This record gives sequence, C-alpha cells and structure tokens, in this order.
Amino acid sequence: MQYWLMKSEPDVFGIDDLQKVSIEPWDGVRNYQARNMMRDLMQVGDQVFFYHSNCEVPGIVGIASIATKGYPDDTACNPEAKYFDPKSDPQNPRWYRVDVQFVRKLTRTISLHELREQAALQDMPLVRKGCRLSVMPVSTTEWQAILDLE
DNA sequence: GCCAACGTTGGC
DNA sequence: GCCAACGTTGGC
Repeated sequence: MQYWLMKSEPDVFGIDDLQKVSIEPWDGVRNYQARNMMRDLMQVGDQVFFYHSNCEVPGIVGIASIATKGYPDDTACNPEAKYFDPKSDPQNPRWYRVDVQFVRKLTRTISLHELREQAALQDMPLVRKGCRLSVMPVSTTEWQAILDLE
C-alpha cells in the first residue's frame, strides 16, 4: 500500500465536504505529474492525507483513501466544465482522476508551518518553497511521523 | 529546441 | 491582494 497527499482549497472543496458526500471523483487535475500518479500508481485502498491549501491555516486536516484506480476525467471533454481542455480527445484521454473516500478528520490541523519544523519531513515536496504539485507521494516514514504529531 | 510571455498556484 | 515560483505555450 502506498501513501499520498492531495491538496484542496477548503473554500472550494474541503474535508467537511468530503465527509458529507463520502466519495468524490477527484477531477479537474490538469498537471502531468499528478495525472501520471493518478493514472499509473494509485491503487484502491491507498491512504491519503487531505491537505487544505490557499486558506488561513494551510495544513493536513484529514485522511482519505483511494476508492478507484485511475480512470479518464471526462470533464476535460465537456465544454461546459470548468476544466474543459479542448485538446483532450475522448478516444485518447489526456486527463485522469480517481475517486477519493472519506476516512476521518484529524483531531486537529497539522499546519504547514509545523510540518516544516520536522527534521523527518525535509524531503517532502510539500515543504519546499513554491511547491505547486497538488498530488504527491508520501513515504511510510513520513506518514508515520506526521501521524505522530496528531 | 530555446526562451519570453503568460497563466496559475498558494503562502503570506 | 501581493508576488515568487513554476508549468505551459507559442514564436522564431
């Protein structure tokens, strides 16, 4: 089993929204690195840290799991959709998504500030300045180190 | 294939 | 709201 971290803006779709709907298709990702991870690497049952970005206290707020393997993100082919991509061909889909399932909220937010202070987390892309990757792998030791902070 | 222009992300 | 970082686009 693999571990991941996925970012979302709480004003758009936060951990409380995920709790309400239980399962959410993670569509609209238009970044090739993130696409490759969703399409090729994610497996059902993988665990995910749910991260709130672009908000008052950015940080990890909950845990989710991967509910489906990667499958084509057909919102890319819908001209009405927010993340429509005219270059995406339904016969040869450019973008992929997975379904994400709510597991639990953390007892508290583990802020980005606090994550940056941890020596064990210095290699995480997340703590690098200017990291814009919205989906990233988390190692087993990083996963445990973060849970130990809860 | 280079690189300037542009758009987006996301912390602050 | 500002702006640094970074990915993408497109002219050449």
